[in-house]
Amino acid sequence: MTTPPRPEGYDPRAFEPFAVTVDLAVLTVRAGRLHALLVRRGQEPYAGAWALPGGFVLPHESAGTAARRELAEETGLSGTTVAGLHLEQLHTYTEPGRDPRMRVVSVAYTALLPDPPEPRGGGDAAEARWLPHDEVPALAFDHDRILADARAHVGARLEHTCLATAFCPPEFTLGELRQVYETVWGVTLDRPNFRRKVLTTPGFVEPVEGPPRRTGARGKPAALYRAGRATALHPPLLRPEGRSA
Amino acid sequence: MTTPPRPEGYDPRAFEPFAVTVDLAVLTVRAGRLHALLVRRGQEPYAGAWALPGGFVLPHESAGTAARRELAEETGLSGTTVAGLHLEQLHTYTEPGRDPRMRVVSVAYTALLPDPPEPRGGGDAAEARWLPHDEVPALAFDHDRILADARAHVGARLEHTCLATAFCPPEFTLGELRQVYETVWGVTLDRPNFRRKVLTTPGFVEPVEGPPRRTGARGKPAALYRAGRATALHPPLLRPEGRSA
DNA sequence: GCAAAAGTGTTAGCCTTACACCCATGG
DNA sequence: CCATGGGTGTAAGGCTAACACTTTTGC
Repeated sequence: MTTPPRPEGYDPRAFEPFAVTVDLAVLTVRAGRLHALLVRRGQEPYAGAWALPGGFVLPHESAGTAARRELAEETGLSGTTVAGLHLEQLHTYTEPGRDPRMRVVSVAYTALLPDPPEPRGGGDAAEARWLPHDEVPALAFDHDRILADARAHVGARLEHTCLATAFCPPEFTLGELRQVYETVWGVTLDRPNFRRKVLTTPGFVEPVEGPPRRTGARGKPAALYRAGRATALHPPLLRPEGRSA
Repeated sequence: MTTPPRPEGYDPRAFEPFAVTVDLAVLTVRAGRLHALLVRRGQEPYAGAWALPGGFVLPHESAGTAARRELAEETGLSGTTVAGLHLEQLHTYTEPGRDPRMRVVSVAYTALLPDPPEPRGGGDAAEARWLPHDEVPALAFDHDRILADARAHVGARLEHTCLATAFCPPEFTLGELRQVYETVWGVTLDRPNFRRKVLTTPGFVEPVEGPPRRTGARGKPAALYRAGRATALHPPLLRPEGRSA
């Protein structure tokens, strides 16, 4: 904002006010499929329809704070889960008419989680569930578009950032990390090449000291790694046949 | 937004309303230096201080529409100039207290222009000017941060998109395009390699048919190009020693 | 033993980098 | 004729892509 170009007799309370909300596209990788966290609406409009979790920003809150609060309220995810998740502002949706009730501007966030416990409904959400990304029905409001934008955004950021570790538990194998890429991008990657790329990128991952090893299912046990301190990837890890941002 | 979690007795008009504004980080390359379009505030708070152009979103507008309107009002740039510029949503700033008067949520945009005419003040802006990026004084509100974010964002997007052509006139030489990169990144690029990279990227630029040639200053006349239809760059054009997003 | 996944090695090819060199123009 | 920028060529090196092969586990 700059100089308040108050139109004739402008008074903040005279206009129909803007409501400011947050919407969350919460994504996880579970069983090799990308899942989104959705809630079933308990009220009109769109009562009974699936929607992204979210809600109003309160007067004292920043949008980021509101995002974490709403997520905890509506999905019953634990405080530590919500406190630790990776939140990233995605886009702000401002079209008049996107909410039939009133003028609503929504700040959308993407959030990434390692495979988490089943959520439960709460707050105004009648129900909360993980749905496989390719089985998501039509959503309320413009949430279809927000979810699509979120998926595209995450896919693009996997190329240039260490974001993928946000989908993994604190200690993970390179196979798990690779599966994040494969799931989000919908491709298969060459295991040896992926391994080299990740290990030669300083700060992407760091080995867990005590050489304990963990088994995925069957097959050779894999070494464990933690997320490193790096945040950007140079050079990037481009997806095959890639298109990006 | 999702289920409206109306706190007890919630009524949109009962809360102190949120104001929604847009702020614009308008950048151009002029004389080999990155410039930002700034306005001098005519009113309190921060009267007399430099700030980004911007203003309130009106009830019937989307934020993008408001951005173009405010830019035309405050800087006197022509309608065609404003209509044609490349606008990109950057980030939304929501911290309580970022405006001392009231709760203001601001949707920030970056806009890129080819070297344009000098703007004039208008609307609520006492004065509008291009300032070299490294001579920008402390700005009103949190506009310093917005401008810094915009510069970082543009620099990163030059690597992966055809955004650089937005800084160029409809027909331009490869030297002009290269200068955009060099100016924004603050590096010098190898001319032959830059040329090859641009020309071998399908859809980045296309040659202007009639082999007219234009002289920059002295030196051999250069061939002219138009922006192509491509929007993404694959593979990317990474900045040397690069760091990015 | 066989399937599955981890881990190591190797090679060909692409792309970038660095730099040499010629061309066209203005002073 | 020289400085300046456009345009072409080329060789070295880094990185990726593709694939062969060994290791270690569960069944």
